[in-house]
Amino acid sequence: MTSELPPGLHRLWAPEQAAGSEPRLGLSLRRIVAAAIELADAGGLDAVSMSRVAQRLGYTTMSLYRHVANKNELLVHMYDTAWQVPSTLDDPGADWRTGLQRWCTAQRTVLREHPWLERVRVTEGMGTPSQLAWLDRGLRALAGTPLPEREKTQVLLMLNGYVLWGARVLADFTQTEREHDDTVGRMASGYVAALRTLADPVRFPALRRAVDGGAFDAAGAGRFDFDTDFLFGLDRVLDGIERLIADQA
Amino acid sequence: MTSELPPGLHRLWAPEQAAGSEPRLGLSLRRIVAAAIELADAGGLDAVSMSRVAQRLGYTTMSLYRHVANKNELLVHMYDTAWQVPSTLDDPGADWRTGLQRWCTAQRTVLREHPWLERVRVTEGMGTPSQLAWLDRGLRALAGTPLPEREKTQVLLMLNGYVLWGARVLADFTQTEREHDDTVGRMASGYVAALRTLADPVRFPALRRAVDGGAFDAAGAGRFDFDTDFLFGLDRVLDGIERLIADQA
DNA sequence: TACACGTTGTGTATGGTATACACAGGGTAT
DNA sequence: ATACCCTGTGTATACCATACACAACGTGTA
Repeated sequence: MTSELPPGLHRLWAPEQAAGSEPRLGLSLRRIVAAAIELADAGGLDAVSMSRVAQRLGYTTMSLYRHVANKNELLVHMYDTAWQVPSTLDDPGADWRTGLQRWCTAQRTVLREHPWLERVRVTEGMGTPSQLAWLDRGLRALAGTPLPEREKTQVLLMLNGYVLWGARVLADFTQTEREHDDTVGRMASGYVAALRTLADPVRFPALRRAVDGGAFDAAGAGRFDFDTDFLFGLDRVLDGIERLIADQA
Repeated sequence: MTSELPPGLHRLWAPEQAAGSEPRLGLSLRRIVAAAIELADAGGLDAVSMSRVAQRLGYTTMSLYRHVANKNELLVHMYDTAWQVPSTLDDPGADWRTGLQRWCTAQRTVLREHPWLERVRVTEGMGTPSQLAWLDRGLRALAGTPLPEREKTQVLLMLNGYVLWGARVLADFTQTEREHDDTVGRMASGYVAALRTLADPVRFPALRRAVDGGAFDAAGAGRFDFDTDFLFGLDRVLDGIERLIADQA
């Protein structure tokens, strides 16, 4: 049965049946993963190297390979450990729309704690316990709708993608700001200032109109407001889903 | 005026006024960028290293640094060169919805030729000529709508994110398949097979229902159909935008 | 008690990456 | 003729993942 799982998945589902086998001292997969997550939370995924993880634990680089086949396996375990459904996501009697809204913002909350999660290849997460838990929670939110199961999963994948892309954008911005030692608002206003001079009315007439129409005034003044934009876009997507559900009924 | 642009942008906008300054032989920025793009198209962004680019051109690694400040600058130039608005995107008299539909599918077409574009940090593309061109084209499609300029850009950013996320997913899958020497459909069916055994009815009741309801039958049979899913999701997002426009009027 | 073996951690070596820096050759301007 | 700049080269540094041989130690068996 479960013996024909893809290789990486085995070790992720195993600890559930063989719990409490944590050695009292020495290295262990869990300790390695915890140290790697701490490094990633503090300095991004690039801060996670085998030598740095080992150093933080007081061991040598190669010692990690006694507990992890390679760095990618470590990454998958980091992913599954950090990408947990928070216990606050317990809302039995909500309508599908607020359910999905909470589902998305809960994901966004986790991604704010672990921004590096967005950088893990989507294929690595497939079939992990955390992934299945999120999927199940989303499906529960849609349980009362007349959508066929196939479309429910499509909707959830779309929403998950929307959240992850938002995390990607946020991570790229903070990373760039970190590299340039920038005050938070500087990059935004610098970009808008450049935009104002570059928006040639002949070559980019519509863009010129947008600039003059104040499309970038808020960003030009200070910081991009990612949270507001996130919720705005989410409402649009949810409107689209609402239409799908309405047409189905 | 343009002298207060961010440093990297200068060299991107310069060639427009100083064109035809291509040296007859020897290295040049354009040649380096072209070689790097060829490498990236063939083997992904990881295939682009300074030494490999130089080797392909018949020069030494360090010679590139006479024309490019660092690898990131090369990346930005690759981005702007590859991320061009195709000439086929010329539709004067279309309504906003088909205009945006074509805008998105045109982006998807470019991303299929250069899948690595999705991996470039979004902040690197800000203010590049290609970026402004895409933005202008999107704004033209929305020109006839009553949306305020600010919301037009939000809508375009959201759609662009949707397309890029789709490219990300596609790239992750093809990359994983390449690593595993997998036949295209194998990974999909393997994942679904695992899902069937892992969807515990107690822990994941909604997921169990989805599996039994045939939500994953298509994927389990063979390959994920990314194009169909892409268009399905796009229609949902466009429905949401339609609602926004309708409420505005 | 003695010995073999498996587990776990270490040290070294290989080949890859970006890039800092000193140098060399050739063309051009003075 | 000389000075200088532009372009390309070679070397060195500091990372990175990881293959491989070895050592220490605990445990089961003879």
